[in-house]
Amino acid sequence: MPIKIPHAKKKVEKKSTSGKKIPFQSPKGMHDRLPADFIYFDKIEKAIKKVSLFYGFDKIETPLLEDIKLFERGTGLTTEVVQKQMFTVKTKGDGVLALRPEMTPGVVRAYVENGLLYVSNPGKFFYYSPVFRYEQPQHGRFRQFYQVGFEVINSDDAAYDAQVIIASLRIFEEIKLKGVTVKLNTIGCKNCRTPYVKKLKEYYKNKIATMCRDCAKRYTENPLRLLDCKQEKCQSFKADAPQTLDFICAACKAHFKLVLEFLDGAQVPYLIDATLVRGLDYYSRTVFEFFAEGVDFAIGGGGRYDYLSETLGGPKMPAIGSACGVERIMEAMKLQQVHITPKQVYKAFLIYMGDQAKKQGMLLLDEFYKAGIPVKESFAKDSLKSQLRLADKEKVDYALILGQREVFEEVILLRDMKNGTQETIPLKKIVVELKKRI
RNA sequence: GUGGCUAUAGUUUAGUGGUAAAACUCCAGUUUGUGGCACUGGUGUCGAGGGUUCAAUUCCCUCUAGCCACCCCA
Repeated sequence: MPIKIPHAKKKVEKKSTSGKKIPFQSPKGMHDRLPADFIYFDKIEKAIKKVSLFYGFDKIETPLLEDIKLFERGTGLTTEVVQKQMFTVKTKGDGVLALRPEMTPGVVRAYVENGLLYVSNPGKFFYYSPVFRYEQPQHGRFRQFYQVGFEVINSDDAAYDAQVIIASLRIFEEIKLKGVTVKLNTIGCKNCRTPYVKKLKEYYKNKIATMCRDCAKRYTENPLRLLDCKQEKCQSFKADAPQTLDFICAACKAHFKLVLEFLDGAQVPYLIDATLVRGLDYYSRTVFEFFAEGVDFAIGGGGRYDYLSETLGGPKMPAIGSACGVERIMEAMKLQQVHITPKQVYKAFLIYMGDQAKKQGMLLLDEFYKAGIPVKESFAKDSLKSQLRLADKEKVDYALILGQREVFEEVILLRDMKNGTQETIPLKKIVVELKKRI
C-alpha cells in the first residue's frame, strides 16, 4: 500500500468573509426568531388581538423580572417550575429576582398594585410575552418561549371559564389550526379537595410498593399528580382511582356543570378527562388543556386560580386564565402545513444606475415614504441586472428604473414586471402615477 | 437533574487516517442600460478545544449545542 506523503500545509489567505464564524452560540434552549418565522409569529399575534377585541380583553405586559417570592408563593414551592426551573438574578442589594416562568402571578400582582380593580372589574387581560424556564430543551420545549394567554381576574362566574376556553379556541380557528381538542376537568375548591385527596391517598395506600418510584414520591408530595402518571405499571391503579367528580362539593359540582352548559351552548366540543390535573399549585376547580392534531404535546392549558391573590397577600379574587405556547402553535401550524400567503408589502422596486441616480433615488424614497408607498431598494448592488433580479425575486409589480439618462431628462422608467412593458414618466409625477396603478 | 443518539457549505445530505462532494439557495458573469429560463464560475479553518499519529474532518477525551427517553410542561 503506497503512502502518499503530503507537502507541508500552506496557509492560504482567504479573501472571503463568509468563512469566518463568531465563536458564540445562542444560549441553550434559546433561539433566534428569523424574519421568515414572523409570518407565523405575527399571525398568532394578530389572532389574539382580534379575538381580544371581540371578547373584551385588554393587553397587559409585566416586567420580565419579578421578585422570586412572587413565584414561590404564587406558582407554588412544590412545583417543578419553581423548584428547579427558574432563572434567577441577584440584584446589587440582597434581593433575588426571577425571570418569569409564567405570566399569571405577575398579572395578578399588576392588577392589584395598579388599582385596576377600580378600573376594570373583573379585569380581562391578554398577553403575548416571553417566559423562561431552566429545563432540558427538547423538541417543542425551550428555555425561552412565548406564551399567549387570557386572564379574567375577580370573578368566579362559570361564564368566564367558558369564555376563556372559547376565546382560546377562536385563536386556533383564526390561524386555521385543525383538529384542536379541549380536555377538561375539575379539581375542586379548598373545601372539597382535602377530603378528596384523603380519599385518594387511602386508595393508593396499599399500592405504594407496586407503584413507580415517582408515584411513591407523589403520594406524599402532590397526591393529585398520581392521576397524571404515564408509567405502564401505574395505569391499572388509575382506572379504579376515586375521581374528583364524585367527591367534590355541591358548589364545585354546580360550577363545573355550569361551565359545561356554557360550552354546550356555544357548541364547543370537549372531552372530560378525570385524570387531568395541572402542574401549578394555584389551580382550583376548572382545569383544561388544548391539543392539536398531529402534535404530541399540549399546545396550551389553564384553569381557575381562585386563591392566588390571597396566597400572594392580596384581596380575595377568584380568577381564571389560559396560556398557550406560541412556538408550539407555530410547530403545529408547520406540521399541519397551514398555508399562509404573506402579504405583498412592496409593490415597487427602485433601480438606479450611476451615482447621480443613486442620490436622486434616495430622495425619491423619501417622496414615496411621504406618500405612504413602501418601495424596496438595493443600494449595495450597482449592476442593473442584479437589481432587476432582486426586483423579480421580491415579486413586485413595478420596477422604477432611474439611469443617468433619466436623471438628466428628469424622467424615470416605470417597468411592468408582469408583461415587461415600460413607460417613461416625468420624475415629478412618478409618485402620483405609481399610486394610480397599485 | 439522569440516561442515550447526533454534529460535514445558508439548507438537505454524501464521503474519507493523506488539506472535502452533490443538490437547492446565495453571489457574480454569459460584451456594450433590462428580471424569470439556460449555461459558467465563486462562497466551507468538516461544532469548539485537547490527545494519539509523519499526517485527524475521520480514532480517543473534554466541552458546547441539537434531538430522543425519563422528569416536567407551553
